[in-house]
Amino acid sequence: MSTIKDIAKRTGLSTATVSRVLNQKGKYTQATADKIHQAVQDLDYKINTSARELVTQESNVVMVMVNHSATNFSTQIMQGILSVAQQNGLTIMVIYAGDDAASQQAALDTVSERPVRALLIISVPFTEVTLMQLHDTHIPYLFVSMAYPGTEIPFISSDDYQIGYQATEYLIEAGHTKIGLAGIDPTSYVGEQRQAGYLAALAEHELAMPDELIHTGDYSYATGQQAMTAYHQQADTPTAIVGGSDLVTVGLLNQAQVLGLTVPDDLTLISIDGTELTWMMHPNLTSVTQDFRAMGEKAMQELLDTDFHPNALTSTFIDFKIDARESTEKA
Amino acid sequence: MSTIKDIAKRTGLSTATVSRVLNQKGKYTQATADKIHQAVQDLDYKINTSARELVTQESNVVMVMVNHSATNFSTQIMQGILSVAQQNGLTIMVIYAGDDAASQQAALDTVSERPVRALLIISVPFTEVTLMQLHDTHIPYLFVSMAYPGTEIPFISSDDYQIGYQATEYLIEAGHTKIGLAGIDPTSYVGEQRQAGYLAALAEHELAMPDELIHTGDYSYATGQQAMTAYHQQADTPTAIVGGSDLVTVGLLNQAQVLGLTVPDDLTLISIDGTELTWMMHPNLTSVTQDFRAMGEKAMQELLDTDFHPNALTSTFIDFKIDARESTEKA
DNA sequence: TTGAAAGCGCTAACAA
DNA sequence: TTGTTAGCGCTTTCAA
Repeated sequence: MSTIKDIAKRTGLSTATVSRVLNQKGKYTQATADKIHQAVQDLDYKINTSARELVTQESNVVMVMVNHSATNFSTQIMQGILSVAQQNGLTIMVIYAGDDAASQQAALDTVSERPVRALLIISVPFTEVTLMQLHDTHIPYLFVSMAYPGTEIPFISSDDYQIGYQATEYLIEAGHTKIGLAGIDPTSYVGEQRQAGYLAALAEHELAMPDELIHTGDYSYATGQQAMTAYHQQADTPTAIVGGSDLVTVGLLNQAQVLGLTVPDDLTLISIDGTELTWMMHPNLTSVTQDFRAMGEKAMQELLDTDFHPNALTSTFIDFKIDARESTEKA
Repeated sequence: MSTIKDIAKRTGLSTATVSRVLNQKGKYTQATADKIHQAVQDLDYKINTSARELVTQESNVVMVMVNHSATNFSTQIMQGILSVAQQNGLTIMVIYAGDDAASQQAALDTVSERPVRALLIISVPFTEVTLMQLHDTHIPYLFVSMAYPGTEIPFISSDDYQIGYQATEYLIEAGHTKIGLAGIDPTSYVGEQRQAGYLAALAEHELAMPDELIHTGDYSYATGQQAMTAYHQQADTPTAIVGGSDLVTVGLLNQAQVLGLTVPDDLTLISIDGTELTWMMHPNLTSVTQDFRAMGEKAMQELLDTDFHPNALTSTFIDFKIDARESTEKA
């Protein structure tokens, strides 16, 4: 591996000048620049990032912390992040963490061992303790696809309250009065918000909200199936259900069919997420569609726009839309 | 940020001793170790990775190059990679590349700028030129989920020839004689292999193989739909089709239903991949199921087992299995 | 516009 | 068992 010294030697210049030209800093003539670039070609010179990071104490690395149980939508978020990062010469490092403090701390330690530019956190539910530790690293960070309401912690996410609210509102406007909510985890931020939105919509229309209209879960397919079975067995069966995720809604749909129910004739379904699943199913699933890629892009762009100044970071809700499909069509 | 010097000062020891203890190299007493660990705690010392990498010229970073158009299965491969990496104290960096030489070269340049331990390449079709450049970096590399048959290039992947062969064989054994193959890209390694396996199975049973039994594509849902429409319009319609991916097969299935065909009564379908899609559809799709997570795990494990020695790297086919589901059930 | 030289934090001979 | 010291490749004053 050739170094800056080799370039200096070959061109008869000093390492300082080589460094200046390579970083386009300070003054130099076009002639020297040309000579240096030529030598770089000839020697196939590659910068030693470790050395540069050591002296400058900074890097072009953005770390992304992803939840262990990454789902298909985090892929989309990652794609958004990576495309903007790549366009701006930033390198992405990925590190996994779970819901527990220990794994989050371990991840934070790894992050602290390098001069990372910023940290993007996708769906990792930091606890109060790890949140403090995160703060203490002094690394600019941004939560993606989740948020800490009532705090100053910056995030890029959908407005999950509005998602819950509008999904429910959509069903109410279609004439439903007994509306279920299935598969969300009410202890997670996202679930809590969606549920709050759902309840607000019901309250606004003075609709009854018996406990049994809500069957919580973990956003999984199995959760959807179980919820459907439970709804079917209970006295007061809803005529429409908000599925907490696409997987949940597919679980609801399939289990409904097992139970002999037809969608949308016997049961109306609206899903939250709007991944490709929604239009591959029969019937197609109406969904509150989130723009996950935009979330990733916006997150990176926000870092870039604020030049990685932590205090300048602004929280943003990414727009979602409702895609009407067959699962809510009037019979 | 405290450094090794601060630790030395605080403990009254030298930086060399601190380094030894921290890296568990050389000799030292338990007492000094304790003192040092205490100081590390007190000062919240974090190693400066850049400095270490600069002097050792090596790191614990494994780079993963992923195709731009990452699909859901690369998520599973990544999960496998990350879990093994994390268990062994390795950090993963991700970089995207496409099918073109330019993007691959750019990615390789980025890789060359750090002392990475190894490079894992998921579904990025290197050209002859970029393959040479890859070789010239002298970084240990391993292709995942693809291969270069007839070369020494190491890979971890399914045996796509066998996948094509056995999927077809499965349909032949079920009594089919007119079997289609849809949605694969025959110019890709994976597609070429699957097609070769498919053709071999047909040939072995002396079945006719008119061109119109094969409708190529790009493994996408749309490709499946288009293929189905084409099959339906032609004189010699197959009674069974091998879908080149889960998405293709779902496209085939949905389009078949649009065309008034019932699966499996009018048409038998077998899918390649076996992601969750296969059991969420109605009817469930029989599939040749690949173990993508195992692929990722094995790839990392192989690097570990060979201690990152490029020449010791061995290629492995990961087992796949056939999951019989409704789409191939006898009527 | 260019060069000399110091130093980033760490590791690894070599010496004690 | 521990310390001294040189140096990894780069950037950045300061001086020329």
